[in-house]
Parts: sequence; structure tokens; C-alpha cells
Amino acid sequence: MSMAEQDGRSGKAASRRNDPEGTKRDILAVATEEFATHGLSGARVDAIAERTRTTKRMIYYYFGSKEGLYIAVLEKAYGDIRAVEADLRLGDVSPEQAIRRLVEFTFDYEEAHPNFIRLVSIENIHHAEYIRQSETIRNLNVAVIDTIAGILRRGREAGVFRTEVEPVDLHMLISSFCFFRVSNRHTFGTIFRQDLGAPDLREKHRRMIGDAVVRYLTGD
Amino acid sequence: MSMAEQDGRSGKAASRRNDPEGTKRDILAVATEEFATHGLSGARVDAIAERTRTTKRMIYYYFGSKEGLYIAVLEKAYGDIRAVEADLRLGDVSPEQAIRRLVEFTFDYEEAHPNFIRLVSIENIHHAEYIRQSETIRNLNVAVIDTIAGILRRGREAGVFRTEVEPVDLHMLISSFCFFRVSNRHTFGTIFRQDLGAPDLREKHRRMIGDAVVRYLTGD
DNA sequence: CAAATAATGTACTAACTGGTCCGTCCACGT
DNA sequence: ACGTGGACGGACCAGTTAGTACATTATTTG
Repeated sequence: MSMAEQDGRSGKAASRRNDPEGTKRDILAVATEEFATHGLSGARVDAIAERTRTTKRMIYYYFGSKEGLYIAVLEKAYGDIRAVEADLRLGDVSPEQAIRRLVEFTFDYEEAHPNFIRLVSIENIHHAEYIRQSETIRNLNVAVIDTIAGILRRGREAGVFRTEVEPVDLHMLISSFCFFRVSNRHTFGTIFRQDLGAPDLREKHRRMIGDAVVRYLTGD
Repeated sequence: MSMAEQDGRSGKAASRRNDPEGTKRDILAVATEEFATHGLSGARVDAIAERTRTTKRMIYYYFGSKEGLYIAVLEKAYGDIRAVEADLRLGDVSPEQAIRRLVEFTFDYEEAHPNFIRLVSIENIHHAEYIRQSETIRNLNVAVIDTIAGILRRGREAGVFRTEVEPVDLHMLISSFCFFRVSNRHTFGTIFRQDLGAPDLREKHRRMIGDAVVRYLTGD
């Protein structure tokens, strides 16, 4: 619109402060929001740049391409949840208690990180081709599975879990419900005229999935 | 289908045959595929037109805009599943049997219609703003809920279902697992190194969700 | 059949968008 | 203090894409 304002040495001494790490973090944060909101193809590099304190030039400087940035966003998101997962310590409560806490942890985490859910959904639209490209993500070991395996073993040994089930499959049962509540919030809410964001409904669902999983495990 | 008189005579005498319904259907079918594959913003109107036997001009003639076409695709997809849902007749088997069949129906339908699943996922990325715009979809009554309500009532009366649960919530429990298996097939498969498309795993999951739901209902 | 209307094809455009060019500025090691 | 490499800004470009103007042919109706 107006002529570029020259910020020379005198006058408005807009001295630049270099902050590579900060710049990267800034871009990544804004990009996460943009990709989660609009998807990979819907996201606009210019829009990201605008909401950053730096410019589009720097996005390409640090991340190479739109897709490179997208992958970086995914890596960050997956890294975050895996870090928390690895920290789960459920060894000192009863198997039943442990499962219930795991369910509630999953429920709460996914509830609290809708952007992560959205990114995963988006990545599935793309047949997971970008996380498959990411060495980092492919090599993230998934601690939940070990956690679940441990709980199941204890439960079976104690005789309270009578159902034979693979840890991965149980994780899917738990995860699917928690994930769906967030990922399909809008269509489900619209069609069934529900407010999936309401706290009391959230509480009800939280209890429900816990009950369902525990009963599945303890049942004949 | 192609028994129509050959009109593609060489030379310029290629007389045109009008077929409004066919044209619309053709566009809709191709568009469904394109939108389900690439999402709303990722889909290309030109790409749709190319794979149609007609031209881009007709897309705008019949559907007005890219978004108009997208909405038409959604309406078709939702219409299809509701039609089948309305046809569920589960009144003449035991409540437990009925629930199990309902679960299996949901499982099989979602398994067989990945494009529908993808469209729903995509629509959620857009906060369901397009199905909210669609009078048609908003007014589709959801027969499953009534079906479930009926089964639950019978089950409670017969004393086999001891769990108090809203039909909508139970539908969510069932649907989430079936949906997730398809919607998150690629990320889940990549991360946990599973082939969610394998028939034996599908069978296992089919049984599993059935067991889980039934046990949830019959449990204390 | 003639007029009116619906359906279709072609060529085009205006705006957008990912990506880059070129030059400037900052910071640190010596 | 100074030179070098990394950090940075803004204008710019070339390809893409949704949407349209205009012309033409098919079909229906009076």
C-alpha cells in the first residue's frame, strides 16, 4: 500500500534482534494452528507468515517448503504426546484402577489437544504419507502399548481380567472413543443436536468409556 | 449403460445428446471421489471436470460453485446411509442379538464406505459448516437412534440390559470404534505397524466391538 | 413448426499462491 | 574492530485455479 519505510540507522532504529530458535518456535506454533484449522492444502503459507513476527522468507529458510513445515508440525505434535505417554506410571495401583486411569488420561489428553486430533485426521486424509516420510515419527516408540501390556498381564495374573486381548487392540478401543468425541464433534453434534463441548456430557462420556473398557476386560 | 446410439461421428456432425440427470450423476460420482481423496480445498474442479464426460462449465451450471458441489456430494453420502439405516429391522430377535447385529451392520457399512468416512472427516475439519448449511442434511431424521432406543427398552424390560444409557451415547460408542478403524487406518497402521485392511484383523475387531458393547449393556 | 428454454462446449481471466531473488543486517570469533 | 557466515526482509515471479462471457445446439411447448 504505502512505500516501504526505510529503517535506517537514524530515526526509528528498528534494530533487528536475531533469535533463530525463537523464530522457529514462533513459526511452528502459528503453523500448527493454521494446518490444524485449514488442513494441508487449505493452509496458506502467506497466512502463516503474516501471523508470525517474521516473514515468509524465513519459513522457507528453516523448513524448506510448505510440506516440510507441515512435517515439522506433525513431528512436534507427536513428540509431545509420546513424551507424556512415556511418563505414565500406573504400576502401583490395581489393574482395574490402572486401566481406568489410562482411559481417563487418554480422554483428557485428547480433549485438551484438539489441534493434535485435527492434525491426525488431516494426516489420514493424506493416507499418512507424511508421517511415513518422517524418520522421527516412525521411530517414536509407543509407550502406551507397553503400559497396557503390563496392566493386562497383572490383571490376568490377579484373575480380574478374563478377556484375552492384544494391547494394541485395547488401545484402539480406548482411543477410538476419545478421539471420535473430538474429531467428529462438529458433524455428530450437528446431526444429533448435541453439544459435545458441554462439561456434563464430557463427564458422562468419560465415565462411560471407562466403564465399557473395564467391563470388557473383566467380562467372561 | 453404453448402449446409447453412437453419436461420436467423426467430423463436426457429432450431434449432442442431452442427458441432464446423467450429467449430474456423473459429475456427482466423480466429485465424491475427488473430494473424498483430496478434501475440499485439495480437490480441483478442473480435475473433476476432466474425469467427467462433460465439462467444467456444467459443474457450475448445475452446482453453482465448488462449495455447492461439495454440499451436493455430502447430501448424497448422508442420504445413502440414512436410507439403509431406516431399513434396519431388528425387532424380531433378542435384544442382545439385535445389538450385536446393529454393531455388525455399522461395522460393515463403514468398512464398505471409506469415502463416506473420509467425507465426514473432511467435513469435521471444516467444523461441519457445510452440513449445517444444508437444510436437507439437517432435516434427515436419524433412524438409528430410534432403533437403538427400541432395543434398549426391550433389553431393560427383559432384564438383560442393566446399564442405563442414552441411545445417542451408545451409538457413539459403537460408531466411534467402527469409524476410527477406517478414518485412522493410515496413521494407526503406520505407527503401530498394523495392516488394518487385513481380513482376519477386521474379523477380530468386529467381534471385539460387539463383545464390548454387549458386555457394557449387560454389566452391572 | 416456431419460439422459448434448457443444456452444453470453448476460450478466457482475474486473483491467488507457493516459492525465489537479491540485497541487508546481525553476531561472534579472532 | 572487523570480516564472515548465518539470519532476515520485501518485492517479485510463474504456475495454478475457481469462476465466467459468449456462442451453440438440443428439447420442449404453444
